[in-house]
Amino acid sequence: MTAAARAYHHGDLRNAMIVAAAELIEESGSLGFSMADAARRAGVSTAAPYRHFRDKDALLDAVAQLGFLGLSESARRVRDAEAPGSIEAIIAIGRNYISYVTQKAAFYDLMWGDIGARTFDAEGFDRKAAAFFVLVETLQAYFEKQGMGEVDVLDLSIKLWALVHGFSAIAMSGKLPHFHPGADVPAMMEAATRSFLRGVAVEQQQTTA
Amino acid sequence: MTAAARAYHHGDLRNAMIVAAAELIEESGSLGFSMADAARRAGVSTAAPYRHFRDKDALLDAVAQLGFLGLSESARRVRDAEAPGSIEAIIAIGRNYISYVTQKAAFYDLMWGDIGARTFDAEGFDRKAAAFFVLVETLQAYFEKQGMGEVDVLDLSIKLWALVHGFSAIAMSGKLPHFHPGADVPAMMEAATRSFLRGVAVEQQQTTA
DNA sequence: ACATATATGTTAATGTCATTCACATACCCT
DNA sequence: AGGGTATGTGAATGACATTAACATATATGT
Repeated sequence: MTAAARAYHHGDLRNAMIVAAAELIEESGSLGFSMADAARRAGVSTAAPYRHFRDKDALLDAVAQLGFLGLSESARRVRDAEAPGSIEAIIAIGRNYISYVTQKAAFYDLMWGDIGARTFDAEGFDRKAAAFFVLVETLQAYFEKQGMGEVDVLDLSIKLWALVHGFSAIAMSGKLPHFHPGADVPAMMEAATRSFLRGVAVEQQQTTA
Repeated sequence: MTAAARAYHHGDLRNAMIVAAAELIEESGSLGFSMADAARRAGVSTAAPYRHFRDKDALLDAVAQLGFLGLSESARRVRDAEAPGSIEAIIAIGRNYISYVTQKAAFYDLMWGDIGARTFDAEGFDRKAAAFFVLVETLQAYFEKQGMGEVDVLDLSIKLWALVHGFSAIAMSGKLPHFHPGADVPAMMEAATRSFLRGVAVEQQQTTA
């Protein structure tokens, strides 16, 4: 490829746009994001991106895909750093979730906002839901080790997901200091997770007894 | 006021704009909402609303205020329909939260999105946080009735808030059926709340014993 | 090699929006 | 009545999303 060729044909505009969009959203939030800005950052005309993305939402969806991928990969990583079947493995996934969406605030909106929801179709399901299944596996291992193989792991996974997600939302909204100055969100999530699992264990004992 | 007067001076444009905005957001979501649309619905020029709202965000914030007000009022109402100090009163608040934000999806984004967070200043705190304090009161009554007056009610309120909010977010995203077809979100929230409170009670017994 | 189809860019529209400015009209107080 | 203030209007401005018509590079088949 000649220099002139590179000047005209970008060569990898699709990825360049995703990177530019991710950067811009990281800097200024997903609300004010504009296709034109991203195109400028990628060094192309404002019309060029439309060769690669149907519209703005399609680009944002691609950025969200990156977010889902990073989330599931980091979940697996922190989980595998703990003892298999330990409660610490479960908590590590929760801490990672909070830290991931808090630091990558940009992705959060995309994952949970209108766009994320709208594009959550059967096709992209596996990629987007991968992180959830890491949690399911981990809970499964935990309950088996506890001799509680008969619990409904999927049901409990959703409940824990809700709990952790709720803490993330609260942390991200920035509202918590108003209610509880000096609150430590990850620590509260960990304590709540332990309380919840303890309650589940007690209920399970009562059922089988 | 003459008919001509009414034709020129709207008379109550501020409120009319809030209503129009709420309706439009109800119909088409907060993402595509435009000031111009709301002005058209209110029957005025696109510039008129700027006499009453600094900018679009100020209007959306006013709409969000309505949402917070409705939430705390309904929370109090459903709570008062249950026996004071009962676990059912706590659960009623949770069910109301889920149902409120699910049905008024419009408000949800405003309350939890960028706009809601940005405008959550000290000044409007009491109005916006009223619903949370209904929960705190209710938990306080519950633990006193349980003879557990020494628990940290504020801490537990935030944990329950996170749990309920997480279920709401999951319910609203529309993703749950992908993971758990036929799942009943309020029922799961109720079960999770009971498990959590049971775990807290057990931990409390162990501490004091 | 070469011609040509295809992919990927550009520039120049169009229509919408948020916001502001200069101007017009109604309301209120004395 | 008359002047000040509140609230509207219409016309600008500048950004944006998206599309259309056109240009150039790349790939492919002969």
